Amino acid sequence: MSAPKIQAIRGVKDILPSDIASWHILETTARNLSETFGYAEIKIPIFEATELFARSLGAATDVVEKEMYTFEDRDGKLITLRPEGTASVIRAYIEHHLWTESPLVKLYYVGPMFRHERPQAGRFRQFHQIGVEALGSASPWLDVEQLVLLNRLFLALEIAPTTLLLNSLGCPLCRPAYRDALKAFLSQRAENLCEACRRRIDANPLRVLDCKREECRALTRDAPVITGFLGSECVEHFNAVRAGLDDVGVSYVVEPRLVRGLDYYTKTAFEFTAEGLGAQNTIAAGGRYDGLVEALGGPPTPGVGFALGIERVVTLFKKGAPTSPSPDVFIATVGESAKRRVMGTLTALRDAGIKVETDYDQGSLKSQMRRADKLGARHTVILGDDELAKGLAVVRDMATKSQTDVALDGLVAHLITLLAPARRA
RNA sequence: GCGGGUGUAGCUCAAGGGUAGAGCACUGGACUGUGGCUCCAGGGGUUGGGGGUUCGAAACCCCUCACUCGCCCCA
Repeated sequence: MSAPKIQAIRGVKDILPSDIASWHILETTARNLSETFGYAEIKIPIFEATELFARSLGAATDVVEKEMYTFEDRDGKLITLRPEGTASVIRAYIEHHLWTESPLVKLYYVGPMFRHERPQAGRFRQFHQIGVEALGSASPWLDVEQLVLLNRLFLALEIAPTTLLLNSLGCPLCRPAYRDALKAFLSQRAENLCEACRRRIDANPLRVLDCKREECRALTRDAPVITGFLGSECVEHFNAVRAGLDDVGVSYVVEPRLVRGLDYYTKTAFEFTAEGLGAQNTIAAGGRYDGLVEALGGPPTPGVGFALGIERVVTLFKKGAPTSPSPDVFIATVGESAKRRVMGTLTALRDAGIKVETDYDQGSLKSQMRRADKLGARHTVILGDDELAKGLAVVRDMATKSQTDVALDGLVAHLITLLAPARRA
């Protein structure tokens, strides 16, 4: 009776049937849209060699330093539960020489990710992402295309309002100069920055711009901005993305402080945010990563991609979707011989594609009727000893309350014709 | 890893030292084999766990666990 209860691991959630409809709507909408935009699904492994993530995300990244679920395999090799999907997609791209199939490869994936963080609103240790990646083209049109895809997804789901934040992080050619300038600026004001930011000056100066403390924000208000340091190629790219968005009519806010947490991003960086999610208000984020494929051992290949947090988007669904499917027919039974007959009848109806339920424990007829009503059954078949003796069953229309006697032999056929009009609709 | 908040019935929550309650849900009855509405009744709790204070603790104190929100960081 009182065996120790086992709970789900911290930060890991069950997605119960009452929530599943929103998940389905989001997933199917995203899949359809992705395919309309020319992206094909790829299924990537849940775990990979630890090395893959260390190299792709950046060894000094928080994710790699302290958030990965890493364990030793039986042969001693280090394995990590994937904290994100891009690394795997690129690994697969390289491993299967996907560039030989087409100069441009457009992929999407759906599935769980794992990060050992402290859970809070909108943040879990196992969470789910839908990710999209385009490999093989440096065209800003792809950046635009993916932003349009996200924009259309949120429109279709009626998630409003969302804000698109856009920035350019430059490339290995122009970023160092900016980094130095920013460092110099911050160092002069170090004593007035918060403790965390003082540490960041050397470790990751861009992050200081992201600090939420008012004092830090005030101090960095006129800090040098990346856009002032971009080389001509990066400027052109950034302008092209903005022009593309303008052409399509997708609005955005240029946010020079927008910084991505993972090292591999270049040029375009973006983030969609929404209200009503608590502190974690980013619902999708991504950008360009032109050096990543090469860094992982592939041919020099530009790429763009984003990931969307399913849990976060799902919580924005205000519309209550129907939870469990209502049966077409409910079978109520009275008496022993009727009870013995149920399984056969259930099976015959199900073979005909009719959704049937029954009360397996055969409560009182009243409670069975109540259950039929609660489940939303359109018809209830009453199988009682009295009817069986006469070779009949009673079919009750739950809405009109009208009942008809039906011969047992013809019961399935009768129900099929009864339900036919609705199934066509 | 660091802070704040909360743990009472399946769910949402009352009771702020003196007999653990309500609503919803569930089961049964009124209606002996017929759903929704109404009314009545019933089942269900070591008040997260452990220790302490007290004649007496759900309540006060300590520890612990869980959940939750936030920081760091991220989807």
